[in-house]
Amino acid sequence: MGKKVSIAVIRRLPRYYRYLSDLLKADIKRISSKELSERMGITASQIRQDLICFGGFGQQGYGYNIETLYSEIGKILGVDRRFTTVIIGAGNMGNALANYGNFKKRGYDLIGIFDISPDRVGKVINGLEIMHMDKLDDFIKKNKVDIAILTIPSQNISEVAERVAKLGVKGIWNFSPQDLHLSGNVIVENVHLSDGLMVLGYRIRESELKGV
Amino acid sequence: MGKKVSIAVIRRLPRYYRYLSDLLKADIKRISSKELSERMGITASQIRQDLICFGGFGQQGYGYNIETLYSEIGKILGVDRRFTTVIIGAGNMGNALANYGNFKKRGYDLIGIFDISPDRVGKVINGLEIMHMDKLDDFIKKNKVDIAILTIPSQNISEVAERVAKLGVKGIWNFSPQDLHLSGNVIVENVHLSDGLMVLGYRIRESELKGV
DNA sequence: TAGATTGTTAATCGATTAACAATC
DNA sequence: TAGATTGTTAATCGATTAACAATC
Repeated sequence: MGKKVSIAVIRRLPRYYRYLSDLLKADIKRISSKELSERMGITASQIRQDLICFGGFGQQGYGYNIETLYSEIGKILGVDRRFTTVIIGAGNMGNALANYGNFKKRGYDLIGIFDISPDRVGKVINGLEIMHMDKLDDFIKKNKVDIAILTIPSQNISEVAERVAKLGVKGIWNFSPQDLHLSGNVIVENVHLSDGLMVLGYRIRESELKGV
Repeated sequence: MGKKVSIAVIRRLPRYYRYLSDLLKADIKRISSKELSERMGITASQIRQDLICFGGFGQQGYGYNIETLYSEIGKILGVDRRFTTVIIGAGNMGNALANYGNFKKRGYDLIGIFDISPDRVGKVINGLEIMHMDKLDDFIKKNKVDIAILTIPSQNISEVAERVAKLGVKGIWNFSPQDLHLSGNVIVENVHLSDGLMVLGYRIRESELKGV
C-alpha cells in the first residue's frame, strides 16, 4: 500500500461504481475490461491500471466478476461506513439535495437542515424540520456530524465554514459560488454548477467554429 | 491559433473568471500571476501558461489588468453571446436550477420548463409556466433552443436526449444519474453530484487513516 | 490444450513546473 | 535606470496507452 492513489483515479471510482450497478441490475455476471471500456468510453488499459491500484479484482482469461468488483469498489468508496450530514441553507439547492434519495443509499445520512430565515425555520423537508442556525453548534457537537453541506449565499461562506470546522466536521461539500480554502484537516469539495454550464457553452462555440 | 487548447485549461477558465469577478468587485485594478496563484492555490506558472493559450493578456513588469483580463476571459467563455436553454424535469433539481439567477447573468437564458406530471404542468417557476412534454418538440424548433438541461429520472434519459438532439439542440447538460454518450455533434456535459460526495467520503477516510 | 484476458512493465503522451530572457 | 513580471522555452513529472508474459 506504499504508493498513494492519484486523485484522477479516485474521481473515476464513483463512475465505475455506477456502471457496475447498472450491469448488476441487468443481471450480467462478468465483464472484461475491454467491454467495460467500450461502454464507458475509456481505454481498457486505464480500467485495468485503475483497478490494480487497489489490488486488481480480475482473473486472467475470465475478466471481472461484476458483483465482486461492485462490492470491492463500494468498500473502497466507503459505502459500508455511515457518514452523518447536515445541510446548511434551505434554499432551492438545499431543498434539492435534501430530497435526493440516493445519498442515503450510499451511506450518507442527512440528519439536520439549518437556515437563518424565519420563513423557513420550522418547515419540514423530507421528514426533517428546518432548524435555526442558532442551534447549529450544539447539534453538530451532540450528533458528531461528519459532513456539512453548504448551500448558502456566498457572503458569509468562509465564516460558516470555519465555524463548522471548529466544531469537528470532517468534510465540507460547498455549493456556494465562492471557493473555499480551509486550513487544517477538513476536506473540502467545491462544487460550481455554473462552471460546468460555461464549459458547455465554450465547447458548443468551439464545435460551431470547427463546423463552419 | 494552430494548437488547440486542452480541456484541462478550459475547465479552469470559469474559475479564473470567478476570482477576477471578486477582485473587480473589491475594486482592485491589477494583479500579478504570483498573487493570483496564492489566492487560487495554483502555481503562477500555470496561470501564465493557461492565459498564453489565448494570447496572454499581461504586461511585463506590471502584471494583468483585472478589468481587461476579466472581459477577455468572458469573451473566451462566450458570456457576450446568448444561449437559450430549457429545463426538462421540474423536480427538485430542475427547480433549483430554474431559480438560480447567475445563469442569466452569464448569458444563459432559460426560456422554457417542461415536465410530464400533470401535478406540475401549469405551475409557475421563476416566471415560467411549466409546460407539458407534448409541447417540447414544437417549442425547441420554434425557439431554436441551444441547450437542454436534463433533470429527469434516469429511466428514459437517452430517449429524451436523442429526441432533443434530433430537434437541433447543440448541447445537453445532463443531471440524471446515468451517463449520456451521444453520437453526432451534440456536446454533452454530465453532472453527477453524488460522485463528488463519494469522493469527499473517500478523502475523509483516507485522511483519518493517515491521522491515526 | 488453446483461447482469453488479466496483471504488469515499458513507451508515449501531455500537463505542470521551473527557469530565464525579453520588456514594460 | 533598476525592478518587476510577463511570455516562452526547457525540464520534470505524472498519467495514459501499448505491449506482452503470466495464468486462468
